[in-house]
Amino acid sequence: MLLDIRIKMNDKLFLRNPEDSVLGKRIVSQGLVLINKLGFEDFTFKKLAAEIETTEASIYRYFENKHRLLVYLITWYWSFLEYKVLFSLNNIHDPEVKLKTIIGLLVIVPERAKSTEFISEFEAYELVKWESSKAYLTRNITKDNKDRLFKPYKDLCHRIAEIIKEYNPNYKYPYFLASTILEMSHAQKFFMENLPALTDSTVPNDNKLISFLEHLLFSSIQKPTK
Amino acid sequence: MLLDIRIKMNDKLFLRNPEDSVLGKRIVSQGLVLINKLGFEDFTFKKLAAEIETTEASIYRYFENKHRLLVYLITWYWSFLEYKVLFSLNNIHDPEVKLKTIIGLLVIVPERAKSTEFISEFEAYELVKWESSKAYLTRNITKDNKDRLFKPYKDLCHRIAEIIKEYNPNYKYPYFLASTILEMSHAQKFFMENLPALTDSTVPNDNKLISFLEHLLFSSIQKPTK
DNA sequence: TACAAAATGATAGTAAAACTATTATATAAA
DNA sequence: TTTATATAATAGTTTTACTATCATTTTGTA
Repeated sequence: MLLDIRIKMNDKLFLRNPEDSVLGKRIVSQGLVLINKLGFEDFTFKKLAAEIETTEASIYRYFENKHRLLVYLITWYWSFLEYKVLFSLNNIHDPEVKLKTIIGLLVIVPERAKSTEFISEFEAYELVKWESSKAYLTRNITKDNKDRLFKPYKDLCHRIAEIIKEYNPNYKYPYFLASTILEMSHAQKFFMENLPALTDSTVPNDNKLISFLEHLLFSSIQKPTK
Repeated sequence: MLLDIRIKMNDKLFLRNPEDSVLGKRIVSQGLVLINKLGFEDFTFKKLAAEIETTEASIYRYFENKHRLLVYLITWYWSFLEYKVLFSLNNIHDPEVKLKTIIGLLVIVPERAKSTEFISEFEAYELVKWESSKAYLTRNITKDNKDRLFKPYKDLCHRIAEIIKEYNPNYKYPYFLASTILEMSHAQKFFMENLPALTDSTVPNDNKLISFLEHLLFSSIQKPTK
């Protein structure tokens, strides 16, 4: 269904483009898997080097540090998701259907097997659920933001906000609402699985989360803002 | 206005109760300030020891590691906030007013000066804005949750959810909604200050965020859930 | 007031993390 | 074929995240 696409990554993210070599691709794809396995805090370049049978020094030639690798992977996910959104919204004109489609894409776990890219979409989804906020919750945020590292996320937010405005041009908080839906689609999934007392779901249930997010989104856009 | 209260902290959080000694209190209060200054990643017990003129080893007698100190501080904040909520809701019977009061308490920045406790409320608020999710986004979450480390946050969420149910007993997502409001009150503040493209506010503006959260909350609870 | 128990300080040490540097070897491009 | 470039192998540095030991204060109680 989805063609093999190339996602253009911000070159501030790496020292050497990992897409240009076999080793680079392995660093990225296996780095993703290993971060998911160990958690970002316990993940080190040394462990990754052992895993893919290369050296620490070789990995450092691609990425300045593990945080940059994290941001690389997270932004890859958001870029990929925006591509999927774009693709899925093709030929849809009703903003309500558009927004529901996007919520589905945000919440539904990608299939494990299916990966056209060298990066596993399923693993990237898991990474975003656990580690995404660590990409921006640092003291370098202002500099990183100037380097446009968060552009893919902001673009996706912008796209959602535009559809919200299309649905109701008088709605006053399209960006607040778009970023709330974006953040909550992953955070609430995390809560369902790890802190279920914060949710209405004892068993992780995508449908219930989708229903909530849709209800939240549409009740808010439909109600007049004075 | 607020009396000097004692917040009972979970004793799994520390090795020795920091409230019981001058040094312990300094570790907590200055640790908070130093984490805010450096960011959690760059904060170390060694730096804190230098700051308060003690030794690393002494700090380790109180806290197993810096993550436990972080959780201590974050849960202190949520406990304190629940106390404030309880106090502020006294004599209010209308659930609408209750919910608006809570949103105000969540969003409005505490005054810098005013601190009855040895922990600065203002600093704790800043900490929550920057570091709160790092308290639970770890591979120890299941164990930490079993140790009830997140109880204060869950309690606050529960309290809000109960008022939501009071407002509309038929509303189907009281916990999803309560945790969304809780998470977004701080995350959106962070976005306004650091990634404003994700928000509708160019200048950090508490009133606009409050209006959004109130609109979001009430439009959702008012609309029937089928 | 005196003595014991507990807390703190001073110091040292270890293992791992987070890098940097150097040189040799393999691979690819001209 | 040569030359540039990438990778491997190895080693080294500084900092972090601890743990251990013992001396010295401080505190609580008989």
